[in-house]
Amino acid sequence: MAQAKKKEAVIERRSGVALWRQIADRMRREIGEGLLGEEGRMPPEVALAERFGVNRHTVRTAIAALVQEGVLRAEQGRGTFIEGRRRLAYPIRSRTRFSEGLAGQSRGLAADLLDHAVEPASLDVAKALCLSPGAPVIRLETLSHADGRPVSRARGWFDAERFAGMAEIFSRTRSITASFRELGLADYLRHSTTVTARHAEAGDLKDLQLSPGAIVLVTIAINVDAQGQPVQYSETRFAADRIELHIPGADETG
Amino acid sequence: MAQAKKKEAVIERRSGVALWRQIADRMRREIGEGLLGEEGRMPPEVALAERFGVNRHTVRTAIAALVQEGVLRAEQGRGTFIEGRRRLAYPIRSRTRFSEGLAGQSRGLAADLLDHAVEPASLDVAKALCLSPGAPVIRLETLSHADGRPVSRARGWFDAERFAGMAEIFSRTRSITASFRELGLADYLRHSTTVTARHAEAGDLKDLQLSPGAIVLVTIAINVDAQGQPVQYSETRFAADRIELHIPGADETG
DNA sequence: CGCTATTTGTGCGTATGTATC
DNA sequence: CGATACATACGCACAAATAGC
Repeated sequence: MAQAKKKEAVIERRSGVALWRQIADRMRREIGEGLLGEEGRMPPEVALAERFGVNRHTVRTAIAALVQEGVLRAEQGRGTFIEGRRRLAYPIRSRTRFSEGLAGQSRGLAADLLDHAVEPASLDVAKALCLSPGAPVIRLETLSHADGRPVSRARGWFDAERFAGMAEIFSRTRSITASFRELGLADYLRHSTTVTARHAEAGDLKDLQLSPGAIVLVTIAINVDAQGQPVQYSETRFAADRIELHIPGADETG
Repeated sequence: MAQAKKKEAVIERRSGVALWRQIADRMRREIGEGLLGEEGRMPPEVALAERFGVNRHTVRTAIAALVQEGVLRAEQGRGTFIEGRRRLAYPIRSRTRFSEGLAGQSRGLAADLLDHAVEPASLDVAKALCLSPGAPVIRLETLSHADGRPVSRARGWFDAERFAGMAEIFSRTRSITASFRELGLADYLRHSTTVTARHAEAGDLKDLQLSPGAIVLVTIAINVDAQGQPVQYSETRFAADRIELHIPGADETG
């Protein structure tokens, strides 16, 4: 295989995605994996342009997008530097707790209550919580930050009868675990987790401060009490470029 | 009954992503979630164009992309119909086995060996397998199908000394579990799994028959033998629109 | 059979965005 | 910065296939 000056065939034309956006997406990923940028310094624009087989203007457009995102910082006359931080590892285990899981990896953990309502349970929610369809459930919409950046957007449902006042308590405690405790539930376990990935929707783009085309990791989780009774059904969207999910085996379950 | 419906502001212009691609991505997702298409039949093109606030041509371009992907099927004079199948659930548990996990959900499970080599272990691989950096390891590149569609592309590393002949045996057995057994390893356990998501790269786009902009779920896994000694380090890319990962809790571990 | 309504397929002109030089 | 080429998106018109009356 002769590789004299083989351009990397990773950037596709006529794909419906502008070259600058493909390059921006790729650079964001490689920066996140530590493959691009030595000691926080990006290669010069002409080198990047040659590598991707595009004009320097196109690379500049991609860099401008990443500067806008906060991934890069360009300094005239000096170069372009990486601003981004590492990806946080979110552990999924039997006792999955948001702040415990990220504690030690980041500072400034916080969860904000964006919205809440009492509504009749949909088929999915009713099935997950073992309630009758239409039974009243509390829905909490929350946004979580770590290191000052939004990392996840969650929608959780709770039995309105058993956990009356959940929204008010959560807005004060800012913690599901603490809210459960106030409501008399000392402990709960993760029953199951389903993971998918998709493009972020408009609302999540805004809340999670993502750019169009960004990816969210979606977890659908059911938590149960010590008797195995479901207490929470939730859908959480994680910014895929800021979070990775970690599933420990039986031997390293903490 | 042309009722002036409110345009959904989900399609963004000047975002660097073509309208037809945004529409295709959104339709693919809604079809997967059952939100679009009643009884396998899509709304007519003019209705979709009105809903997304674009020209009918633009919707047609999006539909053409999904037809190319195998998600839709268009019949002149009749309509456009959904071809897609449900998303398969891939369980991640202590004894994670590819074919066992998908058995019962799909037919025609098969794994092809695309490439293999013996190479010196990189830092990551050496660390994961508890070997010295540069120690010889076997690398297997595999592609797995279910229901006649490619679902995952994996890269696995094995200690070349302990598992000599792995590539030849795998190309015959087409199963990691069976290959391990032939090499004297009767059982192995999943030590840890890390899940991320990103845009598919050019090679995966081709192998997994995806369209540009498609998403892959990436799992980084370590398997260990009964003594806790690592036997396999692997990176698997799953087509995110065909697979979801399922992590059972302690009570439903199978 | 023809007629009509519906729906997908095609052609063409034009304006704008993207990328190169 | 302008000139050029191509992709994208729109608007309109019409052809082709299907289905129901």
